[in-house]
Amino acid sequence: MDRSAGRRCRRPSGARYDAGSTGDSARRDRRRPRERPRDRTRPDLQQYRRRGRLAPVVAAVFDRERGARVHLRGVPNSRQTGWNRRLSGRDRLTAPSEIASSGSEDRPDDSSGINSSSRFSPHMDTYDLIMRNAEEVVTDEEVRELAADPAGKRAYVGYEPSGVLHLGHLLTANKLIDLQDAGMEVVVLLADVHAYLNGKGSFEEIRDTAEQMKAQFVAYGLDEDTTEFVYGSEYQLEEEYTLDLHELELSTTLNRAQRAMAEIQGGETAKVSHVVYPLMQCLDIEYLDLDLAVGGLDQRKVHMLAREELPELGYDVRPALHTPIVADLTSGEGKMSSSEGVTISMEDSTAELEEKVNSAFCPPTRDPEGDLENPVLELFEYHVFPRFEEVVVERPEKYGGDLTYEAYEALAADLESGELHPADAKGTLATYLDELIAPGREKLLEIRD
RNA sequence: CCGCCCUUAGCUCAGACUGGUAGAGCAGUCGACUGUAGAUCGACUUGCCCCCCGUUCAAAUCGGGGAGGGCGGACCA
Repeated sequence: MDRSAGRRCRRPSGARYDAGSTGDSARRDRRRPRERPRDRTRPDLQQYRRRGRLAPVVAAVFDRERGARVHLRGVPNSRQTGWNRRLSGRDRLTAPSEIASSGSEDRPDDSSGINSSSRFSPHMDTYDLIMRNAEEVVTDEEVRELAADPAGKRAYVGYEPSGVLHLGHLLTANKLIDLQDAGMEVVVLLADVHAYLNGKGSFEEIRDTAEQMKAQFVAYGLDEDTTEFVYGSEYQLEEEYTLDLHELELSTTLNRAQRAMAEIQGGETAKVSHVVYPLMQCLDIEYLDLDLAVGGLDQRKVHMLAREELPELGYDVRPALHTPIVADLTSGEGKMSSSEGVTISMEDSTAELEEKVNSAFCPPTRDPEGDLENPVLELFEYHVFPRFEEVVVERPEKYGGDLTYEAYEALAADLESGELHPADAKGTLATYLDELIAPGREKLLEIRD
């Protein structure tokens, strides 16, 4: 499905960025010396300022006066000089002793301000929160290490820009929100170059859809202040990146790269761009200075490739976290994707959403026969319960009156036992999904005016 | 550069030799049955037959040209 075609937004590109920039506007005009060291790895600070966006955190220091951890933002130099990654985001310039001396309740993730609207139960510990609804993690030990000291650690998901978010996007977005709640920094890569390589249109078109996508993510609940949105083109066209890319090309077989390409155009034979694509994904993990790569299970092969190849270039291996792929709504099999089958997206009206949920495959079991899944339960588990404290099933007296659930397990068990009828489950699912979708839907309408 | 194969319904393909303006399976839609969906049963829909030119009363079908896709050869050796 060609989402980018025929959708053109009249706004001059870039205009949005000026709107919400925070205090940088005064500095933005000040001209910096034209010549810069040629060996920069990362996008230069100027670029971030020009776009009114926060630069990556390069260090976190403990500010005694405020009694809090403070993130220093900036742009690291190349990995040979200046900041190296050991000194940047991941590293604790905050000595544990300093934190301890600042007062017992002053936990680092509280003071970072990220955690203000926590949506997870206070009993859940960081590791459990990170692992919630994760299908797989590579490796568990590495993730436990992250969980032990999540503050300032950086996680990302890369999205190929599409005009409309659907539940597949939101699944990983939920995980990002979890990670923010756990105290990590979250980077959303708006992978415009990848989209281009995948034939999604001109850079201009892709840029437009990327902006729409970003707006919808923010509407959905990724806080704009604590989430770093990065366009791939901001750094993926730089010389050093390109040279690293070529080095990867040199050491990766066609076969391997092709198998790592998750976004396959069904049945079509791969273009050269399609094998470059996953290699760039590998490099992104390094160049965005990440500590954790997040993606759907379909990203598994890329992440494994990255783990194998990054050390060859002299970079660290990062852990990966994979969310499940939700089954197709109508059949309960395979995966629900935007290109095939029924998908719920932010484009859906309440009525459309209800109709889709209503026609979903939903046997009164949590474990249907064969390889099938129960997509209705999956949506409750992956989309509803992570974002709502409790779920109320409104039921006529005739069928036993309302039911209230605080956890997915209880709801699934009731469906299994027959206490909860699938039709009632669907009704409430539609209601809650609609609530999740609503802000994004409004944003979309606003954008398209 | 040369050669071979492919292009028909949303998908996978039959039909071409022996011209008479299209078929199957799957998918989809609508009913029936279930307090959901599925399964099952019943009904229904779907087409620039890749494009252009020619032959013919008549072309998806034959001839010529072209486009797109796949594969191989050659060059490198």
